[in-house]
Amino acid sequence: MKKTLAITKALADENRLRIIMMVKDREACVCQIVEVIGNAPSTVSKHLSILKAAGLLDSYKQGRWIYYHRPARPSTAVEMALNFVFDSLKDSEVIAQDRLVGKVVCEQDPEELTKWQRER
Amino acid sequence: MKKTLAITKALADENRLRIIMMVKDREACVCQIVEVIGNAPSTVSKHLSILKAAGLLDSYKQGRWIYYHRPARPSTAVEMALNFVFDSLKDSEVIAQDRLVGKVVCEQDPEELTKWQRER
DNA sequence: CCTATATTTCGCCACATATAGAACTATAGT
DNA sequence: ACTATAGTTCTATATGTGGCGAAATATAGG
Repeated sequence: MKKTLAITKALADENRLRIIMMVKDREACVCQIVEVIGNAPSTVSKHLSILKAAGLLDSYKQGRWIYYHRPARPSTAVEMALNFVFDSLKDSEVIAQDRLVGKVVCEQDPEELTKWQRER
Repeated sequence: MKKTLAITKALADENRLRIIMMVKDREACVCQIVEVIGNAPSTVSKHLSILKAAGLLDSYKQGRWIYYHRPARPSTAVEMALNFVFDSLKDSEVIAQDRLVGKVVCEQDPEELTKWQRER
């Protein structure tokens, strides 16, 4: 029950669903996710830790950047939950918009992106 | 996104997951669900309305009693969500306990059960 | 029509949680 | 070693949500 609830509670937030969809087909570092979601870095970081604790996301560190991505070997429960989210949101307007922004943001070097973020 | 969030928020509560599992294989009226979950009738009623609004449960009225059950024709999203819950909780200890109590409670007439509930 | 009662709705309270900003940690580059 | 900085953790706050009891609603049975 505890693991199941960790998953369902993690999914019960719009911004966390957006993050899941954002890293469905490509990894992204925190600064890129921040740019798409539009929350403060501390808020996005909290969302990411909740998603990771539930097993819905995985991450690795590369220099100063931490990349988040779909778990390589998800549990059956996580896999079913993710498939539900992917299918349920495949035609969402919000997600479509995020895809457009995400495409631009994720094609940039984190180096360039953070530089631009600081200058604002 | 709105429909998806209605589903995920509805699933993000232990007692609502218990209710979903309770009516997985048989319908139950509110007084029977109250007996198994252990909340006040008003609380259970709220849970049921949230689950029904998300499409995760359906109901019909029979006299003074209202029976809740799995939706007969769920949307794809609802079906995937329910399958995730069913699979994820199939070995849960809490759910196993509920099954035992539920078996006893649901074999009684609501008439008998409510009489007994009032006398407490 | 009146009473009893199963369920829902309303009003309220306690607790959980999403959010931002400040402080902290760890890493790269000089 | 020092500085800059990406990301996390901590602190505070505002909103959301689960819970109960009381009032309202609707139905059965006389």
